[in-house]
Amino acid sequence: MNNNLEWLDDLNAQQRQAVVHGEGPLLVVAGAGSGKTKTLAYRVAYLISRGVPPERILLMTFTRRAAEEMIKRAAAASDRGAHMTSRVWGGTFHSMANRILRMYNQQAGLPSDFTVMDEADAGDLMNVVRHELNLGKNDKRFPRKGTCLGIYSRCVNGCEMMEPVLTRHYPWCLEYKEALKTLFTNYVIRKQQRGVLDYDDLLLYWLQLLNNEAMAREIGGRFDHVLVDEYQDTNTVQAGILRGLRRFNTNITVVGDDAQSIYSFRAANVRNILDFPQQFTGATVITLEQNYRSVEPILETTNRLISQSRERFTKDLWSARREGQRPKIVTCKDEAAQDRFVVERILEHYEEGIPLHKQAVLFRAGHLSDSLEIELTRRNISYHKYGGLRFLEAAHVKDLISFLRVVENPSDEIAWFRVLQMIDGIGPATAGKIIAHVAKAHDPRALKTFKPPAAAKEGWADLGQLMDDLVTAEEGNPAAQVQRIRSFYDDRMALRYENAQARRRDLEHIEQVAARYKSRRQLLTDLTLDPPNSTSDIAANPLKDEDWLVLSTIHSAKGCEWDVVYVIHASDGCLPSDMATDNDREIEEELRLAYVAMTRARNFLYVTWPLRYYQKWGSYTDKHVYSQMSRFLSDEVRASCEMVSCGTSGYADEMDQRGGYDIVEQVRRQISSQWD
DNA sequence: GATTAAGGAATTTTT
DNA sequence: TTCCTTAATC
Repeated sequence: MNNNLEWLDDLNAQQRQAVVHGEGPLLVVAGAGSGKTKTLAYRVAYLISRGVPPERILLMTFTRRAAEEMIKRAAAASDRGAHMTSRVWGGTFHSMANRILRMYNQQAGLPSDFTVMDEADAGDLMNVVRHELNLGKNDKRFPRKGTCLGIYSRCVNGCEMMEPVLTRHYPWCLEYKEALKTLFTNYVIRKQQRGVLDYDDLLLYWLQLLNNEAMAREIGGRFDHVLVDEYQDTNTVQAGILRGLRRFNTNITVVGDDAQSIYSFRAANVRNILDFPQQFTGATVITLEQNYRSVEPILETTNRLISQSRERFTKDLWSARREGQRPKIVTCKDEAAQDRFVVERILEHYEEGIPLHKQAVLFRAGHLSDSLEIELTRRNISYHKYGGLRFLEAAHVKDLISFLRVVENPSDEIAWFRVLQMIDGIGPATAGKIIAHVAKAHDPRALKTFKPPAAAKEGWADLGQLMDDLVTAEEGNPAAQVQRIRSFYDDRMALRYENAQARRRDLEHIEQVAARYKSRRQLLTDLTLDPPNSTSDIAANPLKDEDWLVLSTIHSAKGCEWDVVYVIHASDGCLPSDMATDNDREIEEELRLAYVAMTRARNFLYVTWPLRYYQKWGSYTDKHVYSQMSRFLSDEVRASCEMVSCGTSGYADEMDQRGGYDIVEQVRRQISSQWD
């Protein structure tokens, strides 16, 4: 045991108190930039140094990257090596659920080779069931697959009945309540038949296991300590899992900030963190209020911003970093001016010595960076984009993965469907028959005993051969299997889709990723549960030391920080998003989102918005629209910032400088917009 | 039963 | 606009 605790000296009093907390529940309310990651990492290191076996520590975070980062810091903090910390159980709720369910699949009533569907697959399966039940056949207004899945997911994750969920979030679907119930019942049965789980099932099965006392004793008994990061973004099922895990041992540490709760669309419930002291009696509550990240003027602005929130539980943060420039709110003539402003500032800061990867551009929705990306490419500035449309959603990538999935779980019908559609002469109807046949045998080689339609003769033999090869392939070498699949698929892919060259590169990337794995199952699990969230994550690392700018959705920026942050499209309609202004609760969450974005900045913060922007599908024809500054940039917030304009001219410019353009400019805009 | 053409709807954030 | 569903044709 290591009794030298000098390494705890670089913590402040509250952080230290949290780190050395003994037995029993602990809630750490950690404001933005208050050293939350550090505290949690040090606590892990501390527990290990006190003799807790690392494999008896469960550390749950929001992303796998966050877990890895924390474990790395834990190893660096103490003199305990990585060989100790790497034994910690660390990852997302979903990946931990997967791990547990692989161990206790029998008790959970799951086949040992169950596969996990991503959201798109779940939607497809929902659609299959929907059609089989003839729902929406004579009624075009029956909710679409995405909506159905959304309703289902909200009920499951929020542990709520249909009625309140429909009333609150989907009032236009209320009349379909009974039909939806039937649909969901059949959807659940179908998943069980096929041995597939959706994301929600991972949590749900885990929770159900824990509801059994013996299992709660068994699973909870594996862990001496449970630690949870970003607790404000957990949902009711996750809170239930934690209660189940801690029925016979109350060592639990949760860390979070109610002001940064931004996942209610995934049924996250702020009440989890607010009610923690009631849920876990005798909980110690520690608040971290010193901000180490941002300079004082930025903190002043973000404090003013969040003070507009109705319900607020944490206190104002303070910073010892007194120097620094005030945030700039930049009114741009149009999107092009915004792009130009941002790029010029990026290059200026770069010249001053701030590398690109210490600068980030943040936005509400993935597509809001489209025009900036074109500008960056034109100017040869390399960037990584996080969030938005993801790599695994691309059709060709899904195709490739489907091959692996049918070998892993021959009953996985959604995967089979994709695979079979690639053969000319096989359509939905034949595919359905084949799937029933193969699922019955639970062996992909059963293709051989199915008599294909004459039109499909050609591809059929090839596919059969492929399945043979994959089933007999070397188990520990998924990269070889991917290569074999590509020999079958590459040409078909090229015939099917545009952009074959770029897509082929993606497939090569997957092969490289596969090379890092020793089992197909693990590869598949990681691809669905911890998907690479930037295309560049996938690439091997030849360009590792190259510098790149970060572009990210605000959601994906959670937990990160940069020297310079640009929040773009800070106009009403984008932030808050038009899609989320139906009620006060949604608007509050958008405000917290703006707060998360702006608190990512260490030294420089720019908030920009274009007066006019292009609305692509607003009304059939492309059209630009005049917008207004985000309602969150109130008088108080603006008073703490420097107001700048870019590309505007004349009268509007002058009014901008005085911060009083609103009325005049609005009238002018209204009048001219009529003729646009 | 597969393929293609025409018509209709929608538009965020992510494990 | 694009994506997705449905209806008509092969």
